[in-house]
Amino acid sequence: MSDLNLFPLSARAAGQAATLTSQEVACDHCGMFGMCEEAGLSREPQLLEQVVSRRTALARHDELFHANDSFQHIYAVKSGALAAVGEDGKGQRKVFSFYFPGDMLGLDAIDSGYYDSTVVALEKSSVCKLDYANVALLGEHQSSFYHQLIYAMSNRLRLERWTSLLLGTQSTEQRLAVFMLYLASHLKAHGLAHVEFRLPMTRSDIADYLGMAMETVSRAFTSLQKRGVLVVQGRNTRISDLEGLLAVTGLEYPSVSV
Amino acid sequence: MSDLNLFPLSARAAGQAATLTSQEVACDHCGMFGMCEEAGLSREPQLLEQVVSRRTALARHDELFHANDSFQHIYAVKSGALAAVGEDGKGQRKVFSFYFPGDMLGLDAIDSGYYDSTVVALEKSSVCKLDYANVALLGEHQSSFYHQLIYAMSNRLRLERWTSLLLGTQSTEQRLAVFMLYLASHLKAHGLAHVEFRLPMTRSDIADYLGMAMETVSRAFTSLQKRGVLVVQGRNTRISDLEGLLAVTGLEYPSVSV
DNA sequence: GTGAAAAATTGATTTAGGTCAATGCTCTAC
DNA sequence: GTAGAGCATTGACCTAAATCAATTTTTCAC
Repeated sequence: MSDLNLFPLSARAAGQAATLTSQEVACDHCGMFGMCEEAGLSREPQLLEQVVSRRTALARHDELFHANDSFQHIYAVKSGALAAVGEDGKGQRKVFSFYFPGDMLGLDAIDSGYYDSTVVALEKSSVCKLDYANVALLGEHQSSFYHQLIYAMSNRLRLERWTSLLLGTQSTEQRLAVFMLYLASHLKAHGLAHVEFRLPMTRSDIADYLGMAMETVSRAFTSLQKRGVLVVQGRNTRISDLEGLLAVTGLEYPSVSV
Repeated sequence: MSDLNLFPLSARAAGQAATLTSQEVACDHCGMFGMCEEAGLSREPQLLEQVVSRRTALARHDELFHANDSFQHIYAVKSGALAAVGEDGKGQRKVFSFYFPGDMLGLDAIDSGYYDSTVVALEKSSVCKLDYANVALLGEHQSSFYHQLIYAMSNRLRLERWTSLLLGTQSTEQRLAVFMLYLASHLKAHGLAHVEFRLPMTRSDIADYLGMAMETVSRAFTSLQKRGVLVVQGRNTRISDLEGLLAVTGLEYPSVSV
């Protein structure tokens, strides 16, 4: 675990922390990679063109799709960060999930035929999109494509368990700690900087995701910093003591892999 | 909505409420139905035999599989109820999800190759199991089988969003109300009694699922009963005012469909 | 059916975290 | 650069829910 304390506490100016925006996942770290491969990315690029559109650019606050839009595309995040948002009845905003480079979104709409939440870009982002209706064009590649899709969906289901653990944990400090670990392990899994990074979302976004008050998020950050497990400077964040952070959450090691 | 107030408040003795155990889903209400069909249930029963084993019986507290067991089967619940449980570090028990008749489980292990939580029967239950390795035997049926599997997984992903909403809602009374609606809509979707039913899980199970104290679950039940939206008698439960229950949660109508 | 164990309820007390409010910081547009 | 808006932090206060504890009810094994 010693390889995680890469940056001495005061070495980097906070402003220099890598933003998610600046980090684009290469295809081989993208959730859709297997599917692109199977669809003939290398072998038949012109076939792929009909199915996958690469790098659609989004500005901050742009909507990728809106709740109740009918399902057409599966997306993969290349760079930036997005959030699925909705209302929980009395106009209370609720963030269902965040999407980072390498993540796929829209998978939950295949069956129902419509997207059930609105997805917005939290910062300048780019996505690849796959036209699900055109998958039929893949011909012989089709069934191995589905095979890859099943893996991707299974993986996503497993990831949702994290969320369950995240939201079900009682103490707010623990919840935020689990959230930070979730972020870090995710970024690492996709080959991005995962020790020091800039949060793309506001404190309110985190609050609406974790089901707590924005002020509490702020206090929890302060408190984790006082414990010495995190260095927080606005949105610039560094995990300074991973084991300490794990200890706060009470999580087991192997289940995390940061 | 008037069709929901089927049972006048004092008409039925609590003990006569239908238990989940007594309610078995027919194949056409089972999450695996499409897959069984595609695999040739009606057309080639002997082929199906090699892939699907029907009705494995489980007693209360029996484990279907244990965390870290290697993945082999996808299961579908025929009757009864099960729960995926884990530890959140310091021995604190955590319930990740409940599974009811019609639900599939094990989907999240396809990709990783191992189950990441332990699944136990909460009461006498029975499951069908599908040997994933033998799916290859389906031959020509294979790709349409995968197609159905993708629908099932997509549907499950959408369902997980409920969970997110469930756990992220602040007030404990609201959380429990959403939980009851989730149960009811699920039971209804699979053609089971959904107004009056017997909870298969303990208050502690619910508490460990919703991330609150067992005593708080008990108090929240009492409080919902005082509001007149629920009639609770131990584990026997009846939704006596669905609109009222919806009002407590603040949820929108169309998103629920109980 | 009976007794023991497990589960559920209820009460009293304490504490975590929500709410209200004031102030400080930092991006962005000009 | 400067102004303004949006975002973040901190404090004071108070409510909701955790904890501790005692009692009752239900369930299960014999």
